[in-house]
Amino acid sequence: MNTPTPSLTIGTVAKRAGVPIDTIRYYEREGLLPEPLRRASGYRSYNETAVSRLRFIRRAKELGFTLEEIRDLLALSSDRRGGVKAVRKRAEQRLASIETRIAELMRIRKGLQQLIQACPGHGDPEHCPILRALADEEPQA
Amino acid sequence: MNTPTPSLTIGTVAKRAGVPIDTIRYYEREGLLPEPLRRASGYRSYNETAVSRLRFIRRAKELGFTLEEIRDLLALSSDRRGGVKAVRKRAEQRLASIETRIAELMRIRKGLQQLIQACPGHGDPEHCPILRALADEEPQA
DNA sequence: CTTGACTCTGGACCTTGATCAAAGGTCTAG
DNA sequence: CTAGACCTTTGATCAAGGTCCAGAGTCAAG
Repeated sequence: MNTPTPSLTIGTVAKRAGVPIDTIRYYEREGLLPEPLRRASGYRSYNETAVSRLRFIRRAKELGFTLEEIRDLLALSSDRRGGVKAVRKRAEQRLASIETRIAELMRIRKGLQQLIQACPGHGDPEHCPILRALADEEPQA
Repeated sequence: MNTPTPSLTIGTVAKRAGVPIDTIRYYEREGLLPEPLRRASGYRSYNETAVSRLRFIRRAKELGFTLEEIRDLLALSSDRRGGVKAVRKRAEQRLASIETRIAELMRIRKGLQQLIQACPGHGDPEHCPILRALADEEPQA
């Protein structure tokens, strides 16, 4: 509550948050970061809050949220009362879409496994089950 | 082996392969389809081979191959001797990367599940575990 | 004061996989 | 012959999430 967080330059913030400088400016343009104070010289002047916020964004990205969703989460997180419920809902939606994606990938994995298992790894491309599977005719419309 | 496959227009090929016309021209530009013969009028003139090839591409995409990889597969598939081995290798690599991605998503899913479970869905954002998890400090470097 | 590192803005450019538009030429059914 | 469907090209545009650059100004160390 004291030590009025010293002013950090964008480069320092970038290092501390583990994010490239250009990305910080990009996030600012995109409304994920508030416009920072400026020094007389025009340099952006940040405090620790900015670093935290960037880390928040980084983590949310790791959880598969899009920037759009993160913008949303950030807005919700400052909405005392009401916000928490919505935040949980977003997380649940995210979870559902991740589960869908996992299922999809598992289906693809199975297809590949079967093909690889059936492929001798040598011989004529005509007889390679991988190529055949890819090339096989479909019932004509 | 006979019936010298009648010349198909791009629109016909598109319908038969289930791919938009623009996409066919795009694939041609990108080297996934050979340049077709042309009629005197300049119209592209295809045969059934093109339809098969487009279906090949479609299937490979469904298996998660990128166009880049597909270009590669197509080249390999016409390399009698040697090709099959390389094709299987590509399929194995694809499988490995899909497995990596599945593992990643499962890790993310677990993280989200834990957060959702811990979140009461109401109250002060200060105490919402989802927001706290996203915002939490990292060990300082 | 000088040097070198840092920052500013604005806008161009990147990747992937298409998708669309404009302006014109061609083909086919009736 | 004509309408309408289909085809041609070039080039722009999209989504997402940045990345990079030039040219100019600023800051901190020595």
